Amino acid sequence: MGIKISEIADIAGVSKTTVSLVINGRGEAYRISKKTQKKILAIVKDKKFTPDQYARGFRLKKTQTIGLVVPDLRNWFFSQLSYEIEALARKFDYQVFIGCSDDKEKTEFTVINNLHARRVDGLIIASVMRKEQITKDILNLDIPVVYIDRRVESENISWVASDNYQGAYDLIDHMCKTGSQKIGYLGGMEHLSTSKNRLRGYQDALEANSISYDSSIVHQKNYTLLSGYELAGQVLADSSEIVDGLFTASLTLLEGTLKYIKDIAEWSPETLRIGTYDDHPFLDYLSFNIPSVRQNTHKMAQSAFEMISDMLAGKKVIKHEVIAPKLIIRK
Amino acid sequence: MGIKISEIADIAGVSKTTVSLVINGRGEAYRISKKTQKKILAIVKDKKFTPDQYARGFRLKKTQTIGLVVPDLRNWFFSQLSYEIEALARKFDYQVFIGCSDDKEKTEFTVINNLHARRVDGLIIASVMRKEQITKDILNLDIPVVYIDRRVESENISWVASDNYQGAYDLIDHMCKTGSQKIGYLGGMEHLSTSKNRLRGYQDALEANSISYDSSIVHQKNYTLLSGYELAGQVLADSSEIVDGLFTASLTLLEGTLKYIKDIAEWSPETLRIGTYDDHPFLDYLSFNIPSVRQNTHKMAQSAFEMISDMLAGKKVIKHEVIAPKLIIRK
DNA sequence: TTGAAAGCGCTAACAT
DNA sequence: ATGTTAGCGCTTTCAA
Repeated sequence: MGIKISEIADIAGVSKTTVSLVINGRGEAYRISKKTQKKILAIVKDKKFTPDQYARGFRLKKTQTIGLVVPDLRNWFFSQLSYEIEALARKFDYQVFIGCSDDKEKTEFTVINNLHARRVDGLIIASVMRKEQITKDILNLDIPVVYIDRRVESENISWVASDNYQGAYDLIDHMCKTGSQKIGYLGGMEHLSTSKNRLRGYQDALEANSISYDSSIVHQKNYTLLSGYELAGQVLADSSEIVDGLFTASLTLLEGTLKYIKDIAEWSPETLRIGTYDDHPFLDYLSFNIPSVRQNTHKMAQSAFEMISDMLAGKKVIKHEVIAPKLIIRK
Repeated sequence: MGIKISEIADIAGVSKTTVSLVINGRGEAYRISKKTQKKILAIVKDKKFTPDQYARGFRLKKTQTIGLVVPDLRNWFFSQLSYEIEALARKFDYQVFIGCSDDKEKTEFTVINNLHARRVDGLIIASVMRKEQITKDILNLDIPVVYIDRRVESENISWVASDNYQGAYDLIDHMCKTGSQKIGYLGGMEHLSTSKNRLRGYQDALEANSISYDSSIVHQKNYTLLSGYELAGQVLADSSEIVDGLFTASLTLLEGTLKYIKDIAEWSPETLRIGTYDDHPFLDYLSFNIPSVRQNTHKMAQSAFEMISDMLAGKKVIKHEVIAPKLIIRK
């Protein structure tokens, strides 16, 4: 490690206290003489002294550190979100610990505990855990927590999520109104708020278009490419003569679906249209048009970071925020 | 914060020392009686005690923490890499601090210093800094550093990178051999090793195919979508009648190029073929075939993590490793 | 077989 | 206007 405050003090011929006060900009408040201040600052500069933030955190019980837990950094949506959050943190002089849960509750729990033991000041979590466990095991961690993307319906939990209901509704409504009669649904884990709301949006949009809901073409598993592959197989093997469209509830599911179609099935954009939740720049250049729902990661990150900042500043308000996504229609 | 070691000691009626020894699995070595050990362990379990890793790190001068600095998490390549590194770190009980540099030297330097002040045990960096500054300002940070992706040619610096020369060579060679005569080059910052080697690969492949190098169709700026847009504009505005192909040196540059073409120019896959460094699943489904060079992020991450693990374990070997990328030809 | 005490680098209450 | 000192939670040397 580098030079420390006591050495600066020795060189300057003053005490640690004086040095500490000066470098923390409280020289004036404590009426340290201009001369002493100058001397100290000069030495600090000369020796390139930076206070050990770790020791400082130890003493202050404030580490200027937040933990960010997401399911999978490889998922475009979460990498966008993580970038935005890290950028904000950087701006406000926080460091961010990143941890992936792979959408496993146990892993998430471990990661959170590890971060907590490293004394993060707060946590932003795109969680896969159930509300009961969160209430029992996470909330009593005595640090601010903001849930992002997947909301946790509770008066005691702050969250920011996109309007998954509306997003799915708009997309399905669009697909129905432009010719699709029978749209298969490929989704992720049922217990997540995102899943529930997207499914509700799907159902209501069907109803609004006088199409009856058919649970046999609704398949849900994980938000992964692998699941997308598998679920696409189920729907297309069982009901390919029935469905004329497919809704994938995430980009990862879309990727799996496309892979399945490419590997196994005969692809025909005329007979099988796909619409997806989440967006990606490359969707603009595909050989077929995929309408998509773009979430506002910038706003989500901003909102989550604001919430946690407020909480870190001592404001104990619980807030819920819903961010509107945008339907992207191509061609 | 939670319960601490002294409280456990009080409850057990023993000293902190004893508790510390037992929970760190050194009860046997110090011949703490089975009875005492059992008692302590029972209390630890009952109270859900986990030692404060932060305080532990303070005392031990070892935080079980590494810093990962990448240009931009939104870039697919770096999000893949980050995921892999975080997964490995998690497996070996390290936490990772993530920091983005936005490919700005000053930002990178700031981020590194912040991480160092938080006492990370080591750093993995996809760096934008020049060798001179690295030698001067980073190496004397007294912690292990491994450079990834962008290598730093020095006997004193460990790095792992993909074989950028070969990757670019293979791609350009393929394009030449399948009809392209005049391939424009869109690249990122010239001073980076990745840029230099990709450009060399491009040049040598041209030469091998008896095509003369024309610097007027070689444009380099940043590895960003924005740059891609701009550079594509330059090449296509100035030399669209000349070039029959385009090489983009990263996925971000490709994205910018596609956007430009979509926004402004007339796109014709027959007259303008594109090949790109980096890969993405969606390239399989575009309306035109883009050959690409897929880097082995898994191996790169693995190798980098092994290097830093070795260094953290006290082995001071400097290693350099080049990982082969793979040319992906479509249709 | 176990305990007392020092100390990691910093801040802040309390002296002077 | 500046210094002394205790203490954050843990590990470890030395003592008993």
